[in-house]
Amino acid sequence: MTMTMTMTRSLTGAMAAELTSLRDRVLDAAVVCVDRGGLGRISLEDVAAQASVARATIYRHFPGGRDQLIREAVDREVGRFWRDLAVSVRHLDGIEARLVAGLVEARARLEGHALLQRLLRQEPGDIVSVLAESGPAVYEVLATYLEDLLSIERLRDGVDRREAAEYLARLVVSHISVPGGWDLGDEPAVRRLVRRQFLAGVIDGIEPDR
Amino acid sequence: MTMTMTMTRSLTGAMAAELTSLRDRVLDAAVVCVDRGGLGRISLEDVAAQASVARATIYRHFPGGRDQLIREAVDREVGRFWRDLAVSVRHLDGIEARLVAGLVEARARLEGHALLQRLLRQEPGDIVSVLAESGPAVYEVLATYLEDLLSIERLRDGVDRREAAEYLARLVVSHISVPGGWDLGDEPAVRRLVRRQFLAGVIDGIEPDR
Amino acid sequence: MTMTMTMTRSLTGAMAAELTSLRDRVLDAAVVCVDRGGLGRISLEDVAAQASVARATIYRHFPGGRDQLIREAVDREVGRFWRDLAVSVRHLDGIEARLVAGLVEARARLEGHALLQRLLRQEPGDIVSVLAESGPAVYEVLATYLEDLLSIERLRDGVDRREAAEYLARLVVSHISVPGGWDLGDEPAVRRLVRRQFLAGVIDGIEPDR
Amino acid sequence: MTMTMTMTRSLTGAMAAELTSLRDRVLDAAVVCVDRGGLGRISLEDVAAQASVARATIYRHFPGGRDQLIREAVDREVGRFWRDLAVSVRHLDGIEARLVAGLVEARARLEGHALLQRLLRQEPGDIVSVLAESGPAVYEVLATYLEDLLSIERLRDGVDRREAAEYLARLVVSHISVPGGWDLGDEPAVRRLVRRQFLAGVIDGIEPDR
DNA sequence: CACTAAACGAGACGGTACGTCCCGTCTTGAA
DNA sequence: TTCAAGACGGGACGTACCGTCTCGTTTAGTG
Repeated sequence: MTMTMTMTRSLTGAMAAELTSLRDRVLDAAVVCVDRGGLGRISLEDVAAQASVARATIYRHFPGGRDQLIREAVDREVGRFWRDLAVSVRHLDGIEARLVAGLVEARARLEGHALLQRLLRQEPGDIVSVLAESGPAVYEVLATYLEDLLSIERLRDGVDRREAAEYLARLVVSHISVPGGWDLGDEPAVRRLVRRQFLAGVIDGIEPDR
Repeated sequence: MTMTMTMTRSLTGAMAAELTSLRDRVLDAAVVCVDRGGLGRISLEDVAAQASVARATIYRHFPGGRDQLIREAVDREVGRFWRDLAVSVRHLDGIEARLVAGLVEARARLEGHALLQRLLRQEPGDIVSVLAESGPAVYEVLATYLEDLLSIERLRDGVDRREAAEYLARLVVSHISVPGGWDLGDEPAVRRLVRRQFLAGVIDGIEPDR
Repeated sequence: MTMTMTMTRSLTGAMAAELTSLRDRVLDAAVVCVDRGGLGRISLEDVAAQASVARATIYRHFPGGRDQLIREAVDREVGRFWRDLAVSVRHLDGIEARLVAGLVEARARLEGHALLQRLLRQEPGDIVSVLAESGPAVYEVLATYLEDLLSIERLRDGVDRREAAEYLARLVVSHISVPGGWDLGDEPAVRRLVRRQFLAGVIDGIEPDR
Repeated sequence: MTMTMTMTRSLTGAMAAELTSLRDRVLDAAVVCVDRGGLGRISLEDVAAQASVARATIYRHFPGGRDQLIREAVDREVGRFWRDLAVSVRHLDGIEARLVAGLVEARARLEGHALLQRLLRQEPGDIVSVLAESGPAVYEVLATYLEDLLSIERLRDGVDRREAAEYLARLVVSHISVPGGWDLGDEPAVRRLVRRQFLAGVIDGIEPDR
């Protein structure tokens, strides 16, 4: 009884505003603002307005102020980026398939994602800082992920799995950050890239075809 | 007479200041300020004071204001970094030697350089943005440089020189930016890294020893 | 029984706090805060803390908020000042004696009272506003008090008692607020002042000696 | 030539804004704001808007901020009040005439002056603080002024001129601040007041008529 | 005697204003 | 002309309180 009432009431009370925590609302607003103003030109005034929140409230949840807010917003967004990427290739078998699909998908998302798109255009190089944020951290997670994938592959003689995983992580981040001469929208091309540069020296049996 | 006076006066009046162009003085001051305050916390007020220049003067030379000043300062500093690096390995023969020495040297410079050191510590990820700044640009220059080096090496069958150069450029930037598991101060280790990851698939005759 | 329990409990629960009503506790706290921060710099936050009371509670007792609280605190304190003054001269006979003693005493209290002392020092002129607060009100009470005293004195011909009382009230307030050239600590001097300026034109037989 | 151009230009450039110094414009604006919002409820935001000035500019001219601004505005206004009062009775001969006219005029001005009017209504007692502001200072100036006036009058035996001047100053300030039972608009009444209370004990030959 | 009603502590929130810092523009005067 | 010096409008920052509100707990009063 009491439980029911409590639940009902709390659900009712939350309704419009509180289904998503105030903290998240602010972070979302920050992302929106970065989206339309660039990374450096973010103003707490705007974020507060966007989140329909008093500016003071932001400081209550992010005592570090502007810096903390931006950092957390970026962290969360970057985390989401990689997490979503992992999910979107989960159904594929084998590291080759996942790398190929991952690169294609990553590029597509970057180009679709208005926010990151703007970072790319306005602050060249910041995209790197954003994706590779907290540098080692992303590499660490990514490398561990790849190491897992490698554990079910037959590696060439003398190849250390962890080392290979780190090697692949570098190439992945690099290509996602800066496409360079490769068209990451062209899957066959990406497959060639992955086989020749990423895996030829790592996986047994993959030859740098042609 | 007039010439003498002029020279004397300009030398006197300029002393430590005017030998180097006012524009450079400002850029130097900007670097100094970044050095002690971090990248985001730079103030034209401080830069002007540091350069012994009126703030208005900065706007005459950098009409784009703060943004332009920072961008140019970073550009110049990054350019210097790579240029100096190239110089420091010029006496070595062969791409392997240059890559090894270059990586070691780059890391040493980064750790020695107070400015970049601070960037590394304070704004993780910004170092990437700084070194790889104007993303494609650095890659372009670096890849072209490496392509030249490759032109005097014997490549494996089927390896495209340009593609290989870009591949190497990615690995170079990545390792300089984020050392990861490799100790770039340990030259033998770096040599193993270069031979195994960088060159084994590219240069004929280099085997991924062990 | 019940009474005993109640008393015991209330005495225990209240201890140092609840013997005096919560309302008074808040007013006391306000005075303490004014005492150490000046009149304008008072914060409900501090008052609440000082009174060991939640800020919301203050609004329950003083719906007018900050303004009402300050007003009431000042009113109470000013009322006390005059009341205590009246008490302290009650044992004296005759208006002359009471005026003299009252002036001396008033000055001494002002200089002793840490609170009003601070007002005097920090906000010159506010002391006036505090003592003569609600202007007419104090004059009214004071004049009526003095009129009573005059009713047992022999007035000069043609002197209206009420008018004389108001006249004296003005001089009293003025001298207490701003001592000016008179040392209100020197009783003989104050006596001369009272006889010459206050009473010579009012009471029959008092001559402006010397 | 040059002078003419300079003058012309400076006059042109000043035109609307600079004929009156920016500092004064801010003080004027402050007075206007006090006029419509009460003394305590003044906001630099409003003052700045009223003066068509950036808020930062106020801090440049009044580094003490809000407090200094208010203090200076009040000081200036109070100074003006007394100065204007002195001017308006300058043509009259004799202390009696000036006191009578001064009291009448002062009251009229207070009631006419929207600013002070509001102080009277909203913050009873603050009018005292405003007029008698910096307490001793006003008394000092006023007493000295009155002492001058007394120097051409025949004083009663034993009356000290300075003391009498201070005595009169007290009565003047008191009556202007708090009219009490006297209608300061009724000149004959004011004349009786002045003769009976102010001057009967001071000037030779003035009897407390009736 | 439990049960309700009120008072209270605690604290989140929207909001206003503060005082500060810095930007970008402009003016002035000296070299 | 170029520059130093500096005033100004403006925008945003981080802080401090205010006044309102909602919780959950304690305290009293009452059926």
